[in-house]
Amino acid sequence: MAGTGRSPLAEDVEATVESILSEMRAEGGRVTTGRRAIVRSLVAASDHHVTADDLAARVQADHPDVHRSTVYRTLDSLEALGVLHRIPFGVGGAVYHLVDHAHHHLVCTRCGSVVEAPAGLFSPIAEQVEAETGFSLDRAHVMISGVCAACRSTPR
Amino acid sequence: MAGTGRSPLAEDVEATVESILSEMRAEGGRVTTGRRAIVRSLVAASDHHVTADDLAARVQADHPDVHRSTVYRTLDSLEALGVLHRIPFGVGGAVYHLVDHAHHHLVCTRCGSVVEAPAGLFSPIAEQVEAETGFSLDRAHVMISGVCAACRSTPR
DNA sequence: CACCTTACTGCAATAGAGTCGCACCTGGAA
DNA sequence: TTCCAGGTGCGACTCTATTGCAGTAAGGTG
Repeated sequence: MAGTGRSPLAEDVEATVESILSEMRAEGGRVTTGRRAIVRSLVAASDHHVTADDLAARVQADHPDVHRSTVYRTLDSLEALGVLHRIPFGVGGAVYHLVDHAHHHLVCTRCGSVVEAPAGLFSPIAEQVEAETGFSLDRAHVMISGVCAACRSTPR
Repeated sequence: MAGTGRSPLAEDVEATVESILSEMRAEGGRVTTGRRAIVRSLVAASDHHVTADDLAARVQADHPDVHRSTVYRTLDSLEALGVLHRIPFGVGGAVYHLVDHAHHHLVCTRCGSVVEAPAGLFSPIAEQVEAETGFSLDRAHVMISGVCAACRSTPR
């Protein structure tokens, strides 16, 4: 659609974007140019994690007038809507990804990279933890720290 | 000693403090009044988690001339020494605790509180994850997000 | 005990992530 | 077309944490 050559899945992307926007509208939200651009960038980047800053940069490449705070606010809305997950951790701010791409997050404490682990891995333990501590693990949103393969092979 | 009435374990606290300070000295570090105060506060608070800010406030109650940056730098040194764990997460900055009090951390994504889970809980899974992804979980330093019991009983 | 090296400290400026108030704009229903 | 509530841009601000620099003092040596 009049766009620059995006990935071959451009049509799928647009379909997903519109579906998310419909959800927003259904909840009484409004669909604006900025929101559409933000959601599109999010969907286009669904194969990896993005930071708010990263996302703002992508959006502003096409829409320079979309403000940083708008990105944060839209991200908040999407999270409240339940279609987006925010993974907060200390190094370089939070990263985001759509929930339809659910998995666990292994966050490297050395380089800050996020490795994905198969969802469902922690289900048995989740029950045990919940019984013992009352703490309910979000099974689609587990974040665990450790050291990634790359950093392990590095002396320090 | 000569101090305000601390907990009944004051002697144990002092012993632990001196032991940690000895380690610092053994590594070529120096023991200063500020560092001693910081380590003491850390040991005294070993039954729960403290933030850097929290710790700075405690230290400054007795030693007003100990600067915030000194707290951060000392915390860094202790972490490098391997006697302190830093648990970074998005809400309200990182929290710290001594390694001899090892356990897993369940971080509530709503209120930011940190609940402890028994260490060793994730050992079986750690092996599986390591085999599949090459990611090595730090078994004494696992941080998992979810919703705590208190927040679960809250409507929103 | 005096001396000397250098680790540590206080201070202040700075950086980065995220939030907020406010006035203006606009989506979309009537 | 009109209207109004939700969304936006802007900028100032908060909060956590880091850093450069000059001065201070720990603690080993003679």
